[in-house]
Amino acid sequence: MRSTDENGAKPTEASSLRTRGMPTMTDIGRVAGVTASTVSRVLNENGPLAISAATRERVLAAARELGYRPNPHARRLRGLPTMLLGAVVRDFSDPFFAAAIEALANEARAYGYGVILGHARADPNGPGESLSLPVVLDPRQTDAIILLGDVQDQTALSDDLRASGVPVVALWQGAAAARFPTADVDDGSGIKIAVEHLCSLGHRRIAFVSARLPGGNLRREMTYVQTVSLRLGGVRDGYVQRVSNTLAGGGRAAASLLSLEEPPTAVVCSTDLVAVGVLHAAAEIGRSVPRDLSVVGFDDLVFAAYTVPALTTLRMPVAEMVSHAVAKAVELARDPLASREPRVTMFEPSLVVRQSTGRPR
Amino acid sequence: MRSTDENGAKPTEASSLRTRGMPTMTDIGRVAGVTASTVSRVLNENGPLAISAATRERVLAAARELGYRPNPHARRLRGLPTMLLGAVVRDFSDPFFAAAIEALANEARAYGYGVILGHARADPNGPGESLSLPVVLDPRQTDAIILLGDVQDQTALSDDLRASGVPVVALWQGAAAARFPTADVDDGSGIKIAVEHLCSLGHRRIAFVSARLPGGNLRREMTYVQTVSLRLGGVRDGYVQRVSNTLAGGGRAAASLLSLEEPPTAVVCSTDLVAVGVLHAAAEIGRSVPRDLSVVGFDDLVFAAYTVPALTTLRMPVAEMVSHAVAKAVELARDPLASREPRVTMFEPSLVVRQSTGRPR
DNA sequence: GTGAAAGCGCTAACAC
DNA sequence: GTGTTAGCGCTTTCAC
Repeated sequence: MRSTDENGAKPTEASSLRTRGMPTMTDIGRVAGVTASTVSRVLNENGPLAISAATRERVLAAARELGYRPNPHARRLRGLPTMLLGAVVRDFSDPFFAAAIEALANEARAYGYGVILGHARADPNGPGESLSLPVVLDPRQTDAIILLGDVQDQTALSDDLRASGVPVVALWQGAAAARFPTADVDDGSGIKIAVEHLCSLGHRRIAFVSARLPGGNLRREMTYVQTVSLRLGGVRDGYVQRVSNTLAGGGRAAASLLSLEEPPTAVVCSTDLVAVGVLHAAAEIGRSVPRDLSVVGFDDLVFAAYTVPALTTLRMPVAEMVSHAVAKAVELARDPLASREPRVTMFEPSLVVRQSTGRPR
Repeated sequence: MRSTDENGAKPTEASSLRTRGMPTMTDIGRVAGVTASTVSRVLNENGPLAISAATRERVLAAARELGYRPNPHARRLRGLPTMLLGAVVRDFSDPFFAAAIEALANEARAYGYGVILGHARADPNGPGESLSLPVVLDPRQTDAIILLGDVQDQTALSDDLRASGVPVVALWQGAAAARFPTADVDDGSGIKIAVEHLCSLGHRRIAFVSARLPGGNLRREMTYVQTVSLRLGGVRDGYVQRVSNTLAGGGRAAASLLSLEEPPTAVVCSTDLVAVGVLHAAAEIGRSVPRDLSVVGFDDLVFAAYTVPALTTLRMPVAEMVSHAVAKAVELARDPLASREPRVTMFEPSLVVRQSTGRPR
């Protein structure tokens, strides 16, 4: 009845579609002369493993010969793990998250897990639309879910997640109160380093481009305000530009900044994405970086080292953070009793000085 | 141990882990006063739908109330679709594919499908290592698989894919002989347009940066050689730079090119990634683009419009191509009899002229 | 118009 | 040591 019908039985159409021609434990059993349960015992080598070496060998041989792979749905139906991690990404179009997803897929594979993609972007048409979990990702498909990016505005999602009982680990939740174990970067520390760097170069007129993130995290902007107030006695009018987190947004911010009566000599950007936009716009307007304007980014995207001029930025330890998150997710997936305490693990960004910053004229 | 145990029955421990507290058809039946089979009939509204309006309503109400979602594994075990598309990406670290994956996830969701990530990168340690399908993605997890990027060198994978019987659709297979329905871009046409563009600006010394892709697709390079031979009487020594498809690779190519005795006045790059590297390196060496060197890319990545200067490039119709591929994949997933003929659908790239090309001095 | 029962592939008690 | 059996949640004959 399977496609492996050496028995000559007339195969039915349906089963081949169902199983994609893959052998089952019963098939192995037939070849090895045992029942499916023996096959199961051999293959899982758990329980009181009282299996004779002889049958063991025969089963293993048959399994190898037939190219057996356990049916994931049957296993899952019995309550065994899917070996799949769900990744819910706040904003897919952000290159930063694309890089993170790559790291995630690699890391997960190292633990033997696959990755299934969810999508937490609210419907751009329905303002404030809060997604519910089933729309984004069925929790039964995964052993654990990793949240990438701030989803604090998605309260329904967050609630569903808690209710579903799936282990959840979060990355880059920003200012949101942690509801899950979280790995985050010290935004404040990063911005402080950036401002100090510019001050030490002699800048006094330092502006800020605040990329409006879906989650509404303003910690970077707040730290800028604090630090500049302390170091330079206050924030000048028009020196905080809030724009969308896009290349175009950065461009608009730069245009506004450079047309001020007293334009800044330096600008800190809350993301590399807007920083690249700033670089581009400055060049178009005919200003030279860093001579007329120093620019600092945040994230250290792959492209940051190859802009013109190369971007000084805060390196985000993406690989380490993702690795941490995956390790925790796997721990929770394996051990239902592991602590789900919403502890936040902080990672420090580090300044990478390139060519986009220099002394003011 | 369902969370909806108003019946007060002593819940068993196991089921909550298994079902994540989700209601089953039996639960709905209990509330609506019918059996699971009736619930199934109502919810699937297929078969001879001889259901009284009254029970129909009660079942629907109960389902809504309990927040019922069918268990995907149980359905799959019965041979029903998983509503999951597998995406096998050749090279995740390539920003081009990151963008494609985003488009893919969106498009798939529009059809009600989720996306599960495979990874076809051969082990960097074992040279020529050819992956087998089970390692990359279990075909039973998906209703169809989409291949992104040239995997012609992965013969084992390709064979497994055919043998497994899963519908497969390919994108950007390059020069490989199509084994599956494929959407591809007309590489030759694109390069020809780029060279013509530069010729019409008056360039006679046009070089080429050939990004070595994992699949080994050389069609872009070949077309450059042909076109330049025809239009300019031959390919000059050192004018074809083969480098890795990275920003750094582009940088190295530019350095070599610009240190030639007779350096080119223009360069066509086989990808935007290397083109950005060229832009960066040219600036570092102190050459001005496009005054000293015109640069053309291929792909039109998001960043291309925001380089300094903005990159002239060939726009890849990513969204259209992905949309086409997903539509075909869904068709094959739904209808096992749909044609799997390995037809290649060609898409035309279009030139986007920005600031990185101009007349030679 | 609805219920009972079988079975998808697998695992885990419980036989013997 | 190994077979038998029940059941995960669902669909689908087959009864009545």
